[in-house]
Order: sequence, then C-alpha cells, then structure tokens
Amino acid sequence: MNKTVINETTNNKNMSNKTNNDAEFCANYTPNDYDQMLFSLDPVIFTIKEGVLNVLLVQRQSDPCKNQWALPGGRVDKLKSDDLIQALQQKLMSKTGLDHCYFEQVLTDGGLKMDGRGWSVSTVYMALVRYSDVVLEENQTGEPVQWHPVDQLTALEPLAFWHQTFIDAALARLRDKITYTDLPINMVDKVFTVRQLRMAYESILGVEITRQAFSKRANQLTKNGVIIETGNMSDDVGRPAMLYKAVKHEKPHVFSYSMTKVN
Amino acid sequence: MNKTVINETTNNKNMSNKTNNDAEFCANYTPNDYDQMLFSLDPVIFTIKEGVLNVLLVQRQSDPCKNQWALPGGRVDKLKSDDLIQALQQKLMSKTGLDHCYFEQVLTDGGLKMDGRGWSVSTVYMALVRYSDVVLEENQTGEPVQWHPVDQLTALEPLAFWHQTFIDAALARLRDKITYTDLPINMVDKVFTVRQLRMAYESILGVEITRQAFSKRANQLTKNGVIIETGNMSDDVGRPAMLYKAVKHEKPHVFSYSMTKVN
DNA sequence: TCAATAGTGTCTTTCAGACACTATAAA
DNA sequence: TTTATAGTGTCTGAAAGACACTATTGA
Repeated sequence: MNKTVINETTNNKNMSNKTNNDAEFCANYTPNDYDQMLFSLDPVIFTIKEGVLNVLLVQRQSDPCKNQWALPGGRVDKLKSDDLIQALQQKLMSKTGLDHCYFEQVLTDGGLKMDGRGWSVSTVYMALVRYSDVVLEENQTGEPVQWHPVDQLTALEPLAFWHQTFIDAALARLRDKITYTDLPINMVDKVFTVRQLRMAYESILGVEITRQAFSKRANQLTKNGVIIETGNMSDDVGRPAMLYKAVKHEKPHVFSYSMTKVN
Repeated sequence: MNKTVINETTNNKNMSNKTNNDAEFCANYTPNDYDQMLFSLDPVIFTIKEGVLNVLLVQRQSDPCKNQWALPGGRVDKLKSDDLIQALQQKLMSKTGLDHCYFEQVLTDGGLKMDGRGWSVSTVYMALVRYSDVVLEENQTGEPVQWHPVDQLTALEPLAFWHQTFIDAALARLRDKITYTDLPINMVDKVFTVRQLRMAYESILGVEITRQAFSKRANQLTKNGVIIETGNMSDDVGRPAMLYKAVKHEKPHVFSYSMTKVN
C-alpha cells in the first residue's frame, strides 16, 4: 500500500491562526465514502477553423462511453495539481500544446444522471484558441483528438456522458457574451482586419452583422486601447484595410451597450 | 508539524478488468482515492433586513474551523440527493425553512488551499430571500444561525474555510447583475412600492439611485408585465404610492440597458 | 471602367441621467 | 401652509442600427 504525504504547511495563510485542535483534526481526518465525489473538469475548447466555429473532441478508447466523442477533460488527479485552474491548464496543455489561452468557468453540474459510474460532479470551462496556434496531440492512450464544427455534432451523437449539454451551455455563454465583449479577439490571427474580426463574430453567432455598425465597435476598441493599428494594410481583394493587433489585456473588453439585433 | 496522509491505493480492478459492455463496466467500477474529492455546496443567502443587505451564516460547533462563522452549506451526501440542485434545495430548506427561492450558481473553486482536510471542491450559489419569509432554524447540531450585514463581516473574521472569498464573489455577482435585472424583486415584500424596490437596489449597491431614473425602470417592468398594480396605495408619510406585486416569472427580467452610474 | 471592399457621416430610435414641475397626503 | 413624497415631462448625451456616400485597390 502506497502512501503519499502532503506537507500541510503549504496550505493557506489562514491556517496559521487556527487552533492546534483544528490542525490536529485535519491531520487525522479521513473522508467517508458518502461525501467523496468523482470530480471532472470538462473544457469546451472553441476555435474558428476556416470560418467555422469548431469544438475540440476526443474519441474515447476505453469504457465507459467507449468509442463515443467526448470533451478533452476528465477526472482531476489530486496528486497532480494544487487547484482547479492548474488542473485545467494541464488538461488544455496536454491536448492543444498551448500554455496560455483565454478561458472562463461556465457551470458545474452534478448528480447521478451524468455518469454511469455513480454520483459525479463536472465543472465546465469554455476556452478560446487561435486555430493556427494549436497542434493537436493525441494523448497517452492514443485517443483521436479532432476539431468538429459545432453545428455538426448531431452526426456524432450521442456524445459521451453529459457533454452535449455542456457544449450547449458553453456555446450559449459564448454567443451571449460576445454581444457585449471583445472575446473573439482571442480567436482571430494575431494581426487582423476589422473584417476578419467581424467574421469571427458572425461565425460564432451564425448571423450577419452590419458592416458599418461593427466598424464603430472596432473604433471603440481602438479608442480604448484594446487594439492598435500595426500601420500595415491587408492585401485582399478590394480596398486594402488597416491591420490591427490586440494589446495584451487580462480581462475582456466590455462594451457599454450590447448588440441588440442578435438577441 | 502536522502531516496529512492521503491513501493512494490503486484499484486494480479498474485497470485490468476490461469489458466491452459499458453498463457492466460501470456496475463494477470502484473509484480510486486519487480522483475522489471532498465536495461542498456553499449557498450565499442574501436578504434585506431593516434596509441593510445581510448574509446568512452559521457558527460552526465542531472541527475544522470550530467557532468560526461559515456559510450554511457543506458536504453533499450522495445518498440524500440525486443532483446538485436537489442537494442545494435541501440545504436551503434546512436552514431557512423555504421550499422555494431565487438562486443561481456563482462559481466553483477547488484545490488544497480551501480546506485543511485536503483537496476539496466547493460550488457556490447565491440565493435571494425575503426577510419576512424566513424562520431561522438551528440545525441538528445546534449551530447558531444568524443574519449578518455584509459590510460588517470583518468583525467576524476570519470566516471559516474560503467563505469570505465566496461571499465576495457572490456579492460582486449580485451587485453587477442588478444593474441590468430585476433580481431585487425577490427580496422586497410581496406587495411593494417603487420606492421600496428602489431602496432594495440601494441597499445592495450601497449607493443612491436617482428617484426619477428608477421610476422609468419600474414603468418598464409594468409595461413588460413583470409587475402589476394592486390598485391599493401605501399609507406612508407623503403622497400615497401605488402598491405593486410581482408576476411569477421563471427567469429574472433583463433590462436592455444597464444603469451606468453604478459601474 | 467596374467590382469589391474600406471607411466615414447622417439620421432615427432608445434609454440613462439631470432637473423641473405638478400632485397628494399628513401635520 | 409646510413638508415629504409620488409621478410626469423635458432636455442632453451616448450608442445602435439603417443607409448613403466617398475612397482605394485590382482586374
């Protein structure tokens, strides 16, 4: 029987002013079966591939849900990460090779319904990546990893576990949130025209956006220092357009008004 | 120095006993220790008590965090509920006696940092209740259950576990969301004046709202059938005001524009 | 020249916020 | 009559959406 010893002094500073009894209690604590859960992280990784919104899926090679397509997530191994964010970043890294991308938590669901193995809890994240940045990597078990257009998932149905529901939730979040944020900036090339950015919005929403109205949004982004002109111009068909690049920003830009025609 | 010992015994049955049958696999599945988590639900229950935004806390009577104030949540017992929502409603019911109130998920956090007993995951909900509807009930272990003004929690610090962070997150969500929704309707008396509704917003935000501007929002709620006139008038000081009541609605009303002076 | 796209300007509508004005109660 | 509050109307400013107009490239 193997034992892993975790040094408790690495825990947070709040612990320091607790009673000795408390620390003692924790040291001797052994969880019961009934309050231990199977816990998964399920990232819904979106990209825009050839103008179409895609989501990253893996085809499971083992039970349960063998051969079904699934989100590239799964159980969190307590021994491999210190917290949720770290665990998520490990999963993102292992499938996409990216050590950094935009992500946000979407929801957590749990219960008996989601996994044949019993009561389980899943936390769903949405992640946005640039298609050209990603090099798909089969994982250790050799599971196929592939992009799939979000509107063609019915051809793969049923997806593993509760994953179709998770994708629906992440997609709803994404579609809602881009009506008042600049999130698609994380999915276009690092140097882009206003047209390319608008087409990213359109790919996600599945509707056309008035060119001139969108142009004003782009102007707001420039005025707020979210994007800046590179000075170079595109050489597509038609009049050359200014090429922009995004300025690094922690949080997405939030516009003061939503687009109303897409609600 | 205290040590926490985590049992890492691997279950060989999972690894070796491969079967082609999904159901059979699940039936024979036994989780490993390393992917089982301590999982908690932590509801941040808000109310407006005498014009002040309060949050419901319990004083823990047992280790860990003995004597500290904590959110009225805790471990989810797999045997007592079929899913997260059911588990949450049980917790809400047991502390407030309410079988129905508005709630929404705020976030899930997890890791070693939150609980001395080891890797744990908590899902935080925000719940809104009418002060007059709640009858506080001490739980089985006789823990004191009390309302506390949100801006006086420093007097109780430190709160148990990661709960101060959870309250901060729920409060931020609430304050942000009421700038574009009618959520405070869930916290005023069932029959209310526009003034009382406005004061609920002010209690939550901690700032004054222009009376006339807010009046227009109330008119929008009437126009959209979210609230309706009762026909009766208030008998407070000053000119009597129309009394309204809320029409039952599943989702909160979302205004097309946010209040801008509170951002 | 023509097609295609970029970029700008104008008009209307909506709503927030500021403020003035009137209305209705109690003391 | 005074005070307190309710309710309405007017004005300004911001931004969306519709649409027209000009600008710049390649074919």
